[in-house]
Amino acid sequence: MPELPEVETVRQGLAHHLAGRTVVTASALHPRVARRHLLGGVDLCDRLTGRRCLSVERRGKYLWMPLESQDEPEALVAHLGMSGQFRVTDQPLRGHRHLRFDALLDDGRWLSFLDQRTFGGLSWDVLKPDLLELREVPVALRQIAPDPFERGFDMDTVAATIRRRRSEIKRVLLDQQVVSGIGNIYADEALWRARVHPERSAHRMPSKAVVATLDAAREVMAEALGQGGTSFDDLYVNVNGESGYFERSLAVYGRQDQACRRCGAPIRRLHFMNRSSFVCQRCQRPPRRTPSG
DNA sequence: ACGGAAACCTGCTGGC
DNA sequence: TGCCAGCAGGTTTCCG
Repeated sequence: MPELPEVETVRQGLAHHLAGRTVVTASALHPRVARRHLLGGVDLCDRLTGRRCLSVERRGKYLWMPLESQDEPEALVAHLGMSGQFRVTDQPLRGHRHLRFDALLDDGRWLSFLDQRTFGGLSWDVLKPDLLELREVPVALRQIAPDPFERGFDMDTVAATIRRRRSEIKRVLLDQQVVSGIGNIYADEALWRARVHPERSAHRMPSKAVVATLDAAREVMAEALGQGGTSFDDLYVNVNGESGYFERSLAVYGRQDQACRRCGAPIRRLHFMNRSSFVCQRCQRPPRRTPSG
């Protein structure tokens, strides 16, 4: 579900409620919530108890909360998966069907992690300096590329990396090791804005077209962030349980058979990696079928 | 290296 | 009403 604008909306909400707060108690309430933390949910909660949260950080679709530490800096790392959500409330959400983790904070409020499909999760990691970013990043996230809003995102470097790939451009845009934060919605929206067909070979795209696509991705994600993200249903809400409003601004995603907002031609749905791509057949010319070169 | 598919999950919708 | 197929914002892993 959540891509960069949704995760950033969550980050802002969490930062407001968590910065400076100390964890009084923490509970892992479902075996899958800490599956990426090899020592298990009990260990994760033990490490969290009594610790003070300094801030809430994000790279792409990942969040982390650096914790006050005497020696080695470390953080709670979170990924929302397809359906994860953080909530901050005055009362615990015990009894909620999808509650996977919660923590009592020193101001009496509760931090809860809800996740219908359990693809999201929490883990623990050590922080190391990131030279490009001038900040510390969890070790496990050093293989995740900077997102388009980070200091370390260099347009020319990323465009060159993309043009070295021989995959279809959409597949490359979704590769979090090339550029992070882009998911199925914003990839389709960016490609439509740049008039690029998702099946174009990245290798054969002019540098200018790749840069235009990345610019479009940054632009559409900035606009979506301004609307609080895209909510199709209550699987994506902010930390106060409120939906985002960008769905009404989507140009292609989910608009199969509807008219292109630019040229009026119908939006088509293509099958792609066990999911869907939405394109305007007229604005986004399909590539010629020739041997890749 | 690349493309395809399946796996990990729950839950909703639409067709019969 | 029930059942079943198909679908969903992500990531990982295997296979050819």
